[in-house]
Amino acid sequence: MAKQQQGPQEKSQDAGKETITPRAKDYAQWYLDVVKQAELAEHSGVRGCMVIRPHGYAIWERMQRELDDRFKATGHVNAYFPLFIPLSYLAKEEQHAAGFAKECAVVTHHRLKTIDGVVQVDPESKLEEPLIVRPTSETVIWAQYKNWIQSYRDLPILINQWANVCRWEMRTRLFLRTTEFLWQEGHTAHATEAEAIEETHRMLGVYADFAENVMAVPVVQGAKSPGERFPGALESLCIEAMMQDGKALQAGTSHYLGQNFAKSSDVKFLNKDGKLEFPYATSWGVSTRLIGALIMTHSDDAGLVLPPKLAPIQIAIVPIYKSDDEKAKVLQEAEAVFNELKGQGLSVKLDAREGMHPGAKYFEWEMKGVPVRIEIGPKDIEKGSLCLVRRYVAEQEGESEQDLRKRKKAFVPRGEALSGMKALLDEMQRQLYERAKAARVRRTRTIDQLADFERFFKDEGGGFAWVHWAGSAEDEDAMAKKYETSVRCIPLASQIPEAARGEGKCIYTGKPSTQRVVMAKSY
RNA sequence: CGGGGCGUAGCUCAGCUUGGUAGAGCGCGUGGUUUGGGACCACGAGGCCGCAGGUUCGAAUCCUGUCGCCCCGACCA
Repeated sequence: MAKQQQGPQEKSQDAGKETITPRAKDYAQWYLDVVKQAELAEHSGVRGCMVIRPHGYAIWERMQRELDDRFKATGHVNAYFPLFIPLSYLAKEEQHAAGFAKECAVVTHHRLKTIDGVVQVDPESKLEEPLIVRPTSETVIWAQYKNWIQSYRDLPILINQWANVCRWEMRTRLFLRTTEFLWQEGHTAHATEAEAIEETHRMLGVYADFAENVMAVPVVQGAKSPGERFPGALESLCIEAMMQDGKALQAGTSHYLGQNFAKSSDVKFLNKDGKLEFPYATSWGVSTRLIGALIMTHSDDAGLVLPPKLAPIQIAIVPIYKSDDEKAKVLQEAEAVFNELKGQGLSVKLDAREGMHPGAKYFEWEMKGVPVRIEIGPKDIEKGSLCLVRRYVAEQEGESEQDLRKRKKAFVPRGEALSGMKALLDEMQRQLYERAKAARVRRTRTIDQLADFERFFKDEGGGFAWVHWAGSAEDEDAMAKKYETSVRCIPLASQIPEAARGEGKCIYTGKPSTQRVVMAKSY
């Protein structure tokens, strides 16, 4: 009894409230909390596999739409190839097979049987040849291209597919790395090397444009070091984004595959001179990992923050009323506002749920990252104004929670609020990008001395370090062991800031170096 | 594949040390009062305690086995 008195179950003040761990306390936990509380995704009963919930999937659908439009605009068409890849196909390209060997799901049987009351794999249904669940589709696609390509007139082939793939990773994280994930993979075939390389760069550009202008995520475009290249590629280009914790996240890749896959699949075409040649290939992809990038770039301790261009709901309308009389009036106005905004082509949600206090709705929509909330109550109707609340505003130093909340809120004359909504959303989109870019600048250094490098990553929180590099793969490994950093990319010339141009000496080996690379810790 | 943790109500967990037949909070349903930043009251529904053996008169609890998931490391979009 005395024992009981000593340790009463302390009731948390937040009991029952869904809470998010602050970023400063535990960034990894914060990420998991946001994913869960914003109802983006959750763990399934299957190891390493997630369920993407409607709100998360809606974001993916918007990404798909934006990307797909860009693929079409650059001349690509969609198609679909099989989930299963015969082992012999995958094995055709040696480097490729070796690269994926350790993470393949393998189908070996095709039937179940009830034996002693237990449903199990029928041992007699063993496949002659095992099937690999695609980790990527180069080999199945090129097996088909063999039939489609005979002449230079058949080229280029510019195909994309939206699909799921499976990579049996040891360690998984929601969106960032799961056993099964959704993505798109472009696979093109060209008559000349120059054209294929151009394509590789073009699609990297598409990704960069999408990341910066739609996701509002600034990226560095560059090439992977040989050790980080896609298995089977001659060159892998990538876009690298910086997350709020200073770590780099590869957000998209575009590979120049040369003639490797054409050769291994024995695909040849007759050129204008009547000579047989192997076509040149590219492949490029982005995945649901982008949702992870989105979260870790913009979101805050109150939950998800979405750029208007990707927000499944751009505006949430919350009606406020007491009496039935008020309720009728308020709902009428709320519906009118809803229809007017919808008529502008905006994505609006009228949250008329009953028995839920307005405050609870505010929290929910904030958690889910809705850019703008409109509160409509009797007072607003009386004044002919709307209460607009932004999900985020440009930061000010040393601002209190109260002041920040106040600053997000604005009472705007009705007509002005409605006619200015698009502009407001555009402005918020721009602000998000600027904020992310400023955050990256704050954590970016041009570094020449190893001691400074060490201090940057060990004491100053780290970020992107622009350093001269002329080391070998072994040197890179050694750096990784010591500082947990790696060469994230060798930036394209256009990406190099003024201060980081010119030649120098490798930060690690001291050898002469022609350009700087971006080093960082990474996801 | 190593190291750790956890499987009890939809969720988070208590109960297990010292076996006696199932609990809390949240959520959910109904009714009422509420509603400008996470409402409250009343009543109610909801569990083969991961699974399989064993010990015992009796197992969520003890023993053995087994399955699954999560977290930390080695591999990766």
